[in-house]
Amino acid sequence: MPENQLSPDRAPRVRFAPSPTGYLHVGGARTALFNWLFARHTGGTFILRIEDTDFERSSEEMTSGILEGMRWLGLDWDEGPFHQSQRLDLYKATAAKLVAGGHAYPCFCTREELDQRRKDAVAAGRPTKYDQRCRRIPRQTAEARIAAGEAAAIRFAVPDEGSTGFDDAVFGRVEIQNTEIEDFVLLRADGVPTYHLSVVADDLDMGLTHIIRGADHISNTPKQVMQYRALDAELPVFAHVPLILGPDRTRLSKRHGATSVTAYKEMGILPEAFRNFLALLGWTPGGMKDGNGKDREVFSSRELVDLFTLDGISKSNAVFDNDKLAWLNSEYIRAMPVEELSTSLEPVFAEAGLTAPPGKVRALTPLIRERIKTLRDAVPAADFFFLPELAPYDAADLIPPKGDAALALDILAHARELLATTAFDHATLEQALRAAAVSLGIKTGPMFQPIRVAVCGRKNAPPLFETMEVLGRETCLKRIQQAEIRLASLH
RNA sequence: GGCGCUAUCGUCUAGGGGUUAGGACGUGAGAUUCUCAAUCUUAAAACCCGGGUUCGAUUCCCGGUAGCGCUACCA
Repeated sequence: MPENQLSPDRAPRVRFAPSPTGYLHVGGARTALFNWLFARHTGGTFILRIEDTDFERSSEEMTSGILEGMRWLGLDWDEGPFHQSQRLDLYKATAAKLVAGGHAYPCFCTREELDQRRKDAVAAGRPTKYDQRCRRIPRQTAEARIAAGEAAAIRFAVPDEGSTGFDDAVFGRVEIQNTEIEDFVLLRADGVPTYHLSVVADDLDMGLTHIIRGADHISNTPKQVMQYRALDAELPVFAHVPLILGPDRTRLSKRHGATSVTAYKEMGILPEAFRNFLALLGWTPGGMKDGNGKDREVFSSRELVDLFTLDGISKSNAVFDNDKLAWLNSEYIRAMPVEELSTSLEPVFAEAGLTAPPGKVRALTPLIRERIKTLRDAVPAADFFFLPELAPYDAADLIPPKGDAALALDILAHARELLATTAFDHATLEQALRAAAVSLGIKTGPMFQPIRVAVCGRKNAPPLFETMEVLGRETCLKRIQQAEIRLASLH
């Protein structure tokens, strides 16, 4: 057990600390989600901190994009967003403390010198670790040089012997020989902290109790543990979360297509579904069966919060499965009240340039609900409801299997006559057209195909009669007439 | 290269010293239906390899292999 173990009775405080050098990607989103779930489950505090000390690569747009992604996912934070770029004094003070305590020292080596030495080391097959030359400069000499205006970075003096480790809540004991770690830079020569310093200073200053973050940080954690010790501070609980990989098993990146949370939003993924999916990627709720011996896959946010614990987190990396996401999303779409779904669909259609009188979207929503996996799918699924003119289709599709153009023409003619007079509700339409099939002596399958193609412009479409009802008499008749003309031209 | 971590169906995973190794997504087949979808039934599909420990290892230990991560005055 580490000597500095956090008092177990402290109210949990966790954070999500993205660096605004890119959009909120799925890996970050899941880390944020786990922190959020943990905070909500324990009644703790969720803090948002923007790690923007890399001025070159950080930007305001990225920051607002990240916040937008968080809001979309419903991950509300209790404190922040804090910006590291505005907390530089804290880091300088922390570095000074470390220097005063003999745990860090100024380093006058320039970037160029270091690069050169590293190159030489590689060429000679030697380890590339920093050679600690500035560590040997007497303190007074160093102070004099600084006073004379010489620029210096601050490096941590890593102990030459022993090992440093910590007990990870997910991975268990992780330990590394101190000789494996070089004297890393805490503060750059320009006074800006590196990640290693700023995380520790902030995590300490913000009173964090649990550090839940990606497993890519596991190897660097000992560097942070050393600082906690040097600062005589209590260690938080570290919980590293396995990484999310692309289908090719490499770390998910832009190469794999959509990786930003915003992209999924635009695709028509519902935030609840995305959250559900992300939660199940690398975490399994304990002891939840659906009563049939089947594990559940669909969890409400409430359930996720209730069930979330650190020990359900798995240790191995997970491949992001778009198919499963789509399936989960379709589950959520089908569970949605029609009213609500229809409201969500309005802007999707509008964006695609599909406009319709009020009530139209509400009317067609139940017809496509089971046929779409994303909101975006609604556009190709329902475009014919909006289009004044059907997109061109193959006239041969009008002909039922084992039939000919004459049969199709016959069917359409019958249909046209019927539609001109019957009440235009789906029940009546169905009754009338079924009766027509009987009188024509053909089965309903072949009977309805020409009509469906004529009316929808395609062979696969939502249920015919409901569709016709929504389309209205006029449109249906017009489209059937057009189909007859096309058929005639086939001869 | 060095160091660290990980390893159950194609994918996400459950499980655990003796099991028909369970579920979900996806895939195949069938049923149902006006097409598609949905739904139901069903099938194929996994314990990385080698040594131990043990009466017995997929499970525990060691080694190998593979994958991933870290190895910056990036985060």
